[in-house]
Amino acid sequence: MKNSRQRELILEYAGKSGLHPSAEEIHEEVKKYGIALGTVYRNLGKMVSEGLIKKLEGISSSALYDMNPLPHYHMVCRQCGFITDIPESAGEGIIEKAISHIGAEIDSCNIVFHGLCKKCSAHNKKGGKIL
Amino acid sequence: MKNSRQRELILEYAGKSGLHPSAEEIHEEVKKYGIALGTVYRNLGKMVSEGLIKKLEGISSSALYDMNPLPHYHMVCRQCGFITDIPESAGEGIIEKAISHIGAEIDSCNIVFHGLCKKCSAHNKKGGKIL
DNA sequence: TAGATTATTGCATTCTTTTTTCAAATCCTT
DNA sequence: AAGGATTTGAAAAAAGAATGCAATAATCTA
Repeated sequence: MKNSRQRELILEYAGKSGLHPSAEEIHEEVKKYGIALGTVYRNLGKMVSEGLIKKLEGISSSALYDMNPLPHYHMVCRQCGFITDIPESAGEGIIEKAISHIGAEIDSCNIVFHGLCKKCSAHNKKGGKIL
Repeated sequence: MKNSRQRELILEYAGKSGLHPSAEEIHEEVKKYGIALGTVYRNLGKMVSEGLIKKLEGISSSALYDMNPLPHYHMVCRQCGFITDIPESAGEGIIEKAISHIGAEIDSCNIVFHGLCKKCSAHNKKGGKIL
């Protein structure tokens, strides 16, 4: 993969810690440098296929991109939609358990948790609301 | 929700045991009765919003529909793409574990396993190949 | 059961997200 | 700096999904 100013800018924004931006959101940030949406998609696709980043499908209506290619899970806040990373250790033993339940060859899994992010949780308690 | 011949046909095909068809696949089957693709989408959407069926996003590039609205998980075969249901019990304790790991309020999760379905597993062994 | 009422349908269109096309620009090697 | 390979921007196309509308079908009411 050849370097390009565009790819650097895309990585720079997309990689801001904790973010899981969509292609649109990334484009929103980098279009001020004249970077086209197609270029954003192309670069993200290339980075995904080289294992530099990961694509998260099924969380939002559009694909989200995760700058952390190491195994981990996610939690989606049911109130604000924010995505929190969950360490891989939270799923320890799940594969073995599933194998013992169905006797098939399972080698990995993807988990999406649903709950309340810290911010919404704190906010709700402060307001006296329990949702 | 009012009855309709179309919805019955859609349910009938989509509900064939073990299937997790996409809207396109369902339409492919029912269009011989003159049912339009838009009608398939509308009906699926309605059934999902009434909790009769579930929509599976994140497995395929297009949404798949699951006739079993009760909680359970799925395994996608890495060889043939077939989707196998995995009982909810396979994920027992995962929520509690995740909570203890990150201290957030988590109330549900969706798990997609990846592995080999029984058919592919048997086929590979017969052929002497280990993939 | 006739007529009114309401929901659903088919078709075509629209919308959203993603991919592709292609000439021009950029990057890298030498 | 030249040359070939890759990447880009802009626009068009593709793919998946949702929607508006007039016509049709299902249900309700009397």
